[in-house]
Amino acid sequence: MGTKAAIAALAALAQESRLATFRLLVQAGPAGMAASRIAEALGMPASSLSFHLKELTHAGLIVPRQEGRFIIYAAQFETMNGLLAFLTENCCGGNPCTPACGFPAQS
Amino acid sequence: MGTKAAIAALAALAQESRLATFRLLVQAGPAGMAASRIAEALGMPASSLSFHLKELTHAGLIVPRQEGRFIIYAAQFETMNGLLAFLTENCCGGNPCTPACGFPAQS
DNA sequence: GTTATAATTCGACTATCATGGAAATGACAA
DNA sequence: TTGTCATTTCCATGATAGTCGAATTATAAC
Repeated sequence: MGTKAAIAALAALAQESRLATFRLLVQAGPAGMAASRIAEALGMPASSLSFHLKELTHAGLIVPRQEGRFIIYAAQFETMNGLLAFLTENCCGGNPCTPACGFPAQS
Repeated sequence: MGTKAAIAALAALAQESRLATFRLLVQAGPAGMAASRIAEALGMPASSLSFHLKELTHAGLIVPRQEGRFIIYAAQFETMNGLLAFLTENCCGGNPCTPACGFPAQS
């Protein structure tokens, strides 16, 4: 993951409605949820949700698939893992970390 | 970490200058860097950097300490780890994940 | 076709953020 | 206390983001 993609992902998550949406989809797992069910669960207008779903999709954090006349959104776990790796990259200049750091070892 | 804190941290990181600053400090490790050195390394005006340092500090991602007439900023690794944990919380509703998820087990 | 429902786009509005020069504050040395 | 350098605050500006009702497009059932 590059800087641009990381910023897109972070910006997508840095918003109350979108973070709630994403976390809902993380909990839903690969099965995902239809847009209407997400709107219902979070109590937000369809148009607002649609706006946020687009942002999350554009950032690669979720993926839509058509199923009948529903569109099901599911979390894209690879992107999330890429982001986590990016944020902890090159911790402490590559030197052995003090316990204060404690990031997991890099791949 | 709660939702509010997570959003503050994500918003702080979702900006080119701040992300660059934070990553620089992650690489610098606990030793940290003076504001002037960061400004020099990233080639940005002191006033702009100061604005961004305040945001990162307010989000708890970095911590300042005075050293002579310098102010040294260092990454706050616990906050970062808290954020990572928050984002992967309750993955797949707590059920055993498919390989597609692959988040580390929760503490 | 016609109708009902799912979802997105449009439009207008408000609010917040990023930028950087100039001035103010803080810390130390002489 | 005077001067210098590090850092922050203040201010004006332009740009971007979030909200939600109304209109539009898409999909499927009848």
